Amino acid sequence: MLTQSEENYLKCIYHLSSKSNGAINTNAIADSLETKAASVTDMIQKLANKGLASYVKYKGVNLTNKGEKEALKVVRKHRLWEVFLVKELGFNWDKVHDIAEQLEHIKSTTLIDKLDKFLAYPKFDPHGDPIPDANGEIAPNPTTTLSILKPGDVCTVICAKDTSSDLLLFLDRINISLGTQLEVVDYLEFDGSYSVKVDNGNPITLSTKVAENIFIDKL
Amino acid sequence: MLTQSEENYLKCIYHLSSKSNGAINTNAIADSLETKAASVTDMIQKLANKGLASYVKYKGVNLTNKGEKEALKVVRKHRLWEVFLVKELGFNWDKVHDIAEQLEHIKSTTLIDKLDKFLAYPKFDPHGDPIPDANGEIAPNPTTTLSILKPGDVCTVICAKDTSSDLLLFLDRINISLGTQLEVVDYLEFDGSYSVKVDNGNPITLSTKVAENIFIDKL
DNA sequence: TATTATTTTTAGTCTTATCTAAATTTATAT
DNA sequence: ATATAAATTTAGATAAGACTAAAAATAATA
Repeated sequence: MLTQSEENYLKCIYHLSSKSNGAINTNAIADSLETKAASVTDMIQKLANKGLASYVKYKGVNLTNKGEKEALKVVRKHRLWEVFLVKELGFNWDKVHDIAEQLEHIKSTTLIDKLDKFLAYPKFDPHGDPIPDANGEIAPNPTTTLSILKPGDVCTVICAKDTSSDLLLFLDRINISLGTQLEVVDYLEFDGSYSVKVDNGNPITLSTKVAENIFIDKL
Repeated sequence: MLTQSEENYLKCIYHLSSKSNGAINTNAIADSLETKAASVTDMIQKLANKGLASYVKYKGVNLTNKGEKEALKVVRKHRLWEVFLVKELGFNWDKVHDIAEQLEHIKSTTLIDKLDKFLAYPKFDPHGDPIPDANGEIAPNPTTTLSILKPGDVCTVICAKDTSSDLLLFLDRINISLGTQLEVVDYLEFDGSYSVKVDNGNPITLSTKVAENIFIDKL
């Protein structure tokens, strides 16, 4: 059984690994977890002893298959809880991270699988990051944006392209969030703007730039 | 900010206090938490120093108002999560305790208040124990049982009188659980049995004894 | 290449929450 | 009332996870 701290380190190394290639160095982990390099050294040695990481002194650390599997379980839990918090409890996209950081450590495979089912097996979290399934499989990143749709097309929103932008705030204001259904009513050649019904409400206008930054699932 | 361990001690002392009067002794807490008396002494001294408990050496411990307030917050969280697990995720009554033991320590007042709202402010958990509201107020224990109803009366199920019995298993089998709607169709003088529609389905028969052990809210 | 700067690791300390064993207090029984 | 039993507390130890300061290894630079 992994401790909360071990899980946090595994998740951190997993995230850093997916951003760069090669071994992850001590300081990067320390920065990311807001801890000190000495603490990191201690922990990665522990993880290596447990067969969760491969570690070469002074060279850095990588997850083993076993370690990556555990990291993915934590990521899965984190993102499913985020979906729950946003879609079911009505939290905003930008307010759920800290709570999900806690919920991701609840121990119960049954719980998380039932939660997954309850949420109808979402593929992406409210920030647009993919949710590993029960086997650790991750859906490919979404590629389809609102801007490819034609009048009459209907879709659901997966996420925004740029997670940390004003766009999220704008979308919040016009009530567009994860899972929102959109219908393209009209496309105006003149300025490239889209007329879109949000959840079958009155049509609103979205610019090309906005449309190009909303990932969608075409229905 | 309380640690997980402090919260567990507070909750334990709260529960023991509600079962007996006078100060709670060290061994009772140790038994309940499956720890050793020496550990309990350490912790209750710590709680006393924080103003959460009043403690007299060799005499036992009681919660202060402040301590009871904190304990009630934990109890509230525990029981709300139990409702969520049973009503929303489809867990059985008897399988939720261990998971709720973990969830009760998630730190976020907003979260728990949103969860409360999401669950439509339940007054009792799946075991029939009352859920403190956001101010720590507890509803009085239910007193009305199914056996006082007349044909035509409709009610919802609050809980079973005897929590740790075969009755729960029986009720599970006939799909009666927290919040289930019942309608009394007929009462048979001959053997005191009730004919009852469960969620507007086909009528089934319940004995007097069963009817006397189901707490209900009359509608 | 030699020297300095940076990174990483080691060694030793601290805190929290445990534990065991011993000492002390309270309760029980002759 | 006094000896014995039971309960409780103290003292000291341990483990996890963090820290600081110092040592060692690697990287960068003159």
